[in-house]
Amino acid sequence: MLSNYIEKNRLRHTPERLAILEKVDSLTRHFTIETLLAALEADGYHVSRATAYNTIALFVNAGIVRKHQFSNQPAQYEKIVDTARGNHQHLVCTRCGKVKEFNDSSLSTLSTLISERHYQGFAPEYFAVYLYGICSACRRKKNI
Amino acid sequence: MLSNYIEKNRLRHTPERLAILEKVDSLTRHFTIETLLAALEADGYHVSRATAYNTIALFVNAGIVRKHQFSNQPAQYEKIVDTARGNHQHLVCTRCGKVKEFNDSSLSTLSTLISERHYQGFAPEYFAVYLYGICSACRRKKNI
DNA sequence: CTTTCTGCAAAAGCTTTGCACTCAA
DNA sequence: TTGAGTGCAAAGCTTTTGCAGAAAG
Repeated sequence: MLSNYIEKNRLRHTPERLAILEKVDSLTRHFTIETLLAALEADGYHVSRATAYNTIALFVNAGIVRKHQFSNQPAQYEKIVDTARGNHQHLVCTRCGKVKEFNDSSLSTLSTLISERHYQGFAPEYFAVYLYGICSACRRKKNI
Repeated sequence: MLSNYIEKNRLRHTPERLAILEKVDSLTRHFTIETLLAALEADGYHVSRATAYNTIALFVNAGIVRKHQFSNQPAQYEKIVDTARGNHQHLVCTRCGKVKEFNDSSLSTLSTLISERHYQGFAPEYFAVYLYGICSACRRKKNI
């Protein structure tokens, strides 16, 4: 919850933070700072790039949003829906860069298991699984 | 193998490609373009940035090197040691950004299994597992 | 000889930063 | 009132690109 986080860290409630929170919440797919700004702009609500970056970073720290970065594309974000921070499985298209979530129960049970182990003094916090390949759309297009 | 790839694609054997190949092969840890260039420079061998980027991209396509990108740090690379392209498990420190390989057999067997499935028309090629947390060094330093 | 590769420097693209102004508390 | 937050533009960094010259085949 954002309010919790804001109060715990003695930050401020601002209209920008609220507007961005609502917009993020309404987005069902992955988004970038650019698409987020465009979506806000489409609502006639202007937010500066700096604020967008700041706010999304804040959301990432608050556990509201997750950040992905593939190759050197712009960072992609998604709101976190599942309760646990882990349990986070993605299909990444190596051709067009699109990211989709998927869930394979055998993976999610294993991931919780693994997270509890320690490797060479490494203290795991969360777990990410990426399955790279060609998405259905790109497969239809055959060779780009 | 590089020679195979070069001949198959009608590319050229150049001293730069050979030098970079040897250097990559000698590096046991993950590296960036910058550390790679520095390492070559330390040997008194100068390669331009453009060539380094080109060559490493070529190596990635040839399956010699794997690329990682976390947050917006510079891309990290590693030579591929295991035969299969998948089976690729990493510990990523959320504090210092360091990446370490690890292997958990239960994971590797599962990953091969998963890679054979299809999800929503998505054709998996390889599999990556990232375990995020705090590395032992950062844990010793406590709070940065 | 032809065509690919290299090197340099400039350009591009995403993200961060500096600074003055605004506004939440 | 005061310090955190915002906006703008400039700066920063990694990576890519354009082009001329070098050299592999």
